[in-house]
Amino acid sequence: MFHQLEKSIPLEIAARLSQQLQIDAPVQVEQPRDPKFGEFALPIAFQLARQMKQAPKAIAEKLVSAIGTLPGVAALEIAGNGYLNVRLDRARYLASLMQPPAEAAGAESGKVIIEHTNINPNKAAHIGHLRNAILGDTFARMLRASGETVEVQNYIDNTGVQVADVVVGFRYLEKKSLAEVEALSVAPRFDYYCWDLYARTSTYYKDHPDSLAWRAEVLHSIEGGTDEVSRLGHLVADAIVGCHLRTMARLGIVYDVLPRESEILHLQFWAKAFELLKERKALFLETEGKNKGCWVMPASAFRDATRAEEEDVDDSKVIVRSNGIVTYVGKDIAYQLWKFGLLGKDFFYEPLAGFPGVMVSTAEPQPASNSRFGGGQTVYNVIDSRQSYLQDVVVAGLRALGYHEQAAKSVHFSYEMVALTPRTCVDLRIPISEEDAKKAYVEVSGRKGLGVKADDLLDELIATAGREVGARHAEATEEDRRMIATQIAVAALRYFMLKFTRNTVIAFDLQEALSFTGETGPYVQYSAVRAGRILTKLTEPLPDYRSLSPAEIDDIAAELADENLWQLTLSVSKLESALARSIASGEPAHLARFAFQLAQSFSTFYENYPVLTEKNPRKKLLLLWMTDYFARQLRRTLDILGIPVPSFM
RNA sequence: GGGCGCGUAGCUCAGUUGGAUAGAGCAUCAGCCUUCUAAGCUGAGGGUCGCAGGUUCGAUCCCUGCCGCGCCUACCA
Repeated sequence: MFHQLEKSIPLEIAARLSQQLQIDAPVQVEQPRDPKFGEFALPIAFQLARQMKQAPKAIAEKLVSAIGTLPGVAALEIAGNGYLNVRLDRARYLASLMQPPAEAAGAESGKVIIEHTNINPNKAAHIGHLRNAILGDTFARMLRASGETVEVQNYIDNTGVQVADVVVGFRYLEKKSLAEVEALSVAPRFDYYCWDLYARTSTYYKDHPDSLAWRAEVLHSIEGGTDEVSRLGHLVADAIVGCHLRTMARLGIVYDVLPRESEILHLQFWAKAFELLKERKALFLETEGKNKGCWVMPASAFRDATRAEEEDVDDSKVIVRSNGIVTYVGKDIAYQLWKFGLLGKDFFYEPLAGFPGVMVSTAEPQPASNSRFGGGQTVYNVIDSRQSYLQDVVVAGLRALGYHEQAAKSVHFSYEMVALTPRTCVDLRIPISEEDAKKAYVEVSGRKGLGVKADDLLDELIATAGREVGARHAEATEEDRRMIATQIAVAALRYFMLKFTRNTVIAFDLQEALSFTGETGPYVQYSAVRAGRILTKLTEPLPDYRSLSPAEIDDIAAELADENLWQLTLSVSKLESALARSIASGEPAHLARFAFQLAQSFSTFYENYPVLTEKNPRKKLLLLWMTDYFARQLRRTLDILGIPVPSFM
């Protein structure tokens, strides 16, 4: 409701200024620093001061008389040195909250595709991957909550170097047969096994550079053939994908479709994209220098063109290597074209065994494959900021093909890495150098096997939450306590990953992440649980506020003369506004912060206004409604953040 | 060298695209459970918004130059 007024009031004022004073200026709206100034502040007089060459205050006076009275607005005041402050009609506002008008169906805009998670299927997921998946999943929920059609894709690089390295480990270091690896792959924690093996293989390469030939050989087999090595690669990748999906499912994160790199290859996606790129002369065959024999994209395509010419260094990007094998970026261009429906090719799809509702790409035509994926109007790629250079190249590919509109709607939803504090490294017995110990944070490394595994972190969070639940609810069943502890752990983890804005490097601190007090997910959950508790304890049924007459609502609204109650009511009604802002800025952190503020507001309400014991019936009607409103808004906000609401805490 | 980003309270971070007296959590200190659950609440202390210029009615925010830090700058991704 607040959001609607936030949009409609400036428009209405702009219309009147245009009509009455022939002033055509965009009317900005702000929230006053001090709530006592009213609900909206308009700095319009300052904007006009220059061109009208008058003092802002004098202008403000003219504006006020020209604007007249506005529906739903109790007063329009001049404050400070020229602010126009809007005070809402509290009774009208309350009526609109208690009896909301039917929502107009949002304009049908095209499908939004969000690609996230995208973990190399060769080892267990770690905290860095969690940031990616939680950001992507939450943003998808935010868009859906605001009425968008969203498709979530998790790209599987099952034919890449990282998978090849684990295959090398199994085949050459451990000399395991396909059958032996198969047995391992169905055992618990296969992803942990591969985590260690991948680190060992990386170390082995370092000590025996000649062994890199194994990687090339395995990579070649995986990309092309159907031999035993290739089957080993698929076995590893498929098993690890299963591990990742199970890990993410613990956090409520699911996917619509898993496009795989193996299908990009077998269905000739790259060949098609290559054709298009060559046709448009977006790529050229380098004939000299370090990139001789490669198909490259000139730097001018994705860098500041004015500079590229004066530099003699060759920083064009290799797309096809001199041995004819395409790079990841090349495949990514093809994939990006497909996402926008521009490639002229599609995958075949089949249900992913063991994961209901999830489809996976396949190269085999399917009898009943009518699932339509891809063809989005806007595409968000949730990828860490270190890959911004490569994302620029991908977008440059679209532009080079003339798809400027799609290039503009191709968003690199970037985020900074998750590093570890030195203290946490010590806690987890992760060896670090003396040099690293002095830094604020230490970067994790999959190749070195350094990092915090997602499942370990979740297990630890659940154990910690379990102790807290046990201390408070000894009477609850073991099963209930376990469930509540899990919900609290999910809240703690999701909120922790969301509270930082995207371009902040998270220095992950275990003790901080394990905290459930202060600005945390569990704090917000606690508010929701308490709000629900009051309603549960209510002996009579909740009044039907929708059927109240205008006079009855006016009567209740008289209680909103209490400034604190009014401010609380206002703050609860700002969810849609916060959601819209959060989407516009591309910062889920803003919605997370709103959730925290909403919970704080509820705590204030809870402390200061005993609901059930309220003697004044009119006031009790308002307090009960507010409790229910708080409960609904807290639940909805948490739902958008992917955080469950426990039945007790 | 070039590109991108960062620098705000002791620590970790917000700051709604240039607006009124710069906020929150943690930590510290002092209080609050016979009352809808204390994972909570109230209060206190804590700031040269990295430095120096500039733009204007107004700058933490925009521009320029410094200083410090991080990431990227592969025929890895």
